[in-house]
Amino acid sequence: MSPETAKSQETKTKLLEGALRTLTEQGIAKTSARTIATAAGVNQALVFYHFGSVDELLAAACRYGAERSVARYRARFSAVTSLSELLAVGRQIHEAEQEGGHVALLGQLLAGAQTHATLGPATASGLELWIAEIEQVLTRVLAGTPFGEFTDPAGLARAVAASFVGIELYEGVDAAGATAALDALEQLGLLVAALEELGPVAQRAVRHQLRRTSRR
Amino acid sequence: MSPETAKSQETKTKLLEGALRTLTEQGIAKTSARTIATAAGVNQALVFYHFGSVDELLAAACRYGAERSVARYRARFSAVTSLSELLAVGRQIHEAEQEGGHVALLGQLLAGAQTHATLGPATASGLELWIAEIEQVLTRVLAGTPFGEFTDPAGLARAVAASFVGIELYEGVDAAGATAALDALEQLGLLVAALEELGPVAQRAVRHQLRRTSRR
DNA sequence: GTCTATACATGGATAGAC
DNA sequence: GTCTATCCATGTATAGAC
Repeated sequence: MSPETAKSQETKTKLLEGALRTLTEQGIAKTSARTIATAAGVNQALVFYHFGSVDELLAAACRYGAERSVARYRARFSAVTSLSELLAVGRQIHEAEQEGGHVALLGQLLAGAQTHATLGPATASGLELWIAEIEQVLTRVLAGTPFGEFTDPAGLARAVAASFVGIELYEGVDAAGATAALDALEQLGLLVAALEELGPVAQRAVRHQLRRTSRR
Repeated sequence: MSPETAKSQETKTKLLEGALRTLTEQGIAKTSARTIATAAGVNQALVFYHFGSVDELLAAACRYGAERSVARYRARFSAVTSLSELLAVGRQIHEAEQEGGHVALLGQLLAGAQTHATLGPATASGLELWIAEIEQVLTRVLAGTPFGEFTDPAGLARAVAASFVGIELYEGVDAAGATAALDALEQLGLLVAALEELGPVAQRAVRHQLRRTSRR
């Protein structure tokens, strides 16, 4: 597609950053070769020279951005030992990334993926990076709870990641509502955390009830 | 903006339907006066005659579509008496509306709202219709559970609605993943439902633990 | 490798005929 | 009310100069 010299890499990076900025600041609808090139401070034609098409640039930017964002939180994820801690980390990520819009970015890409065929797989694999982190944590954390055997970490991780993106998008149109939503989830997390700390008798009762119910 | 004759209403409706179809089938990025008019089978200039601008048409379409979708499920929502039933209804809605893409539509609008200033409030009020239904159900249902006093129905309703939109968007890039996510949530719902059916002693233990934890 | 110039398509919006 | 014609901005993509 293009050689691998130092200068080439530099403009490629500029374009990737420009694509991310345009996507977060202007949304998928206003993202074009021109707007990206302007944000990147390079010529519009270079989009096609280096990436072939706008879609492919966006796909590359998705991978690039997701990898960087996830890496930033990998250490914090691996330190999590309980559900309520996981929620706290989620809240931290929300507050830190919201400004940069790095999560709503995935929302923009998900919306764009509907038409731009190239974007679908790229967005999926970008999300997959987040999902993998969350899944690891959930597997580790749920093992020690009364409901470890009744939950599916892989599915839950997907639900958590997708929900997070949804709430991030929602924040764009109703900031107060999004805050209320996150508060409510946090409360819910505390509630589940409380179950982790039940006495042995009560835990056994809960577990027993779960077995009965899940058999239906 | 335009008179209220029968014929006027008819083309307005055509445009609204066309806008919804274009939005769901092509996404916000490919939605334009021309594509909408083609889908509606009317002339492109009528978008501006009847609605002033594309954005205003989209805003109107959002209200129109959300109202119709919510109305379709209002009866079913009001019949819900437990959390697991609520989840089941959610699953039904997912399956029924997925084909028509009426939920991912809200995702497209949320994505578009980032730039199109007019869209923000309209999308928010469209989502609000869903939220209101869910909130009513949650308030009713949670009252009868051990954790009714520890949860915030308004916030939870917002979390549920936004999450649903996120999962719906996610489905577009990874159908299997979205199914796994919904399955996991359903399992989680059964788990919570099980807590509703605990014996009085265990319930008291749970409630006690919740009070202790939430005091921190 | 990068830029300028340029082609051609698509989109927003209006004027004027019917 | 609706359609045709039209203007102009924006977008994708390529050719060719430097």
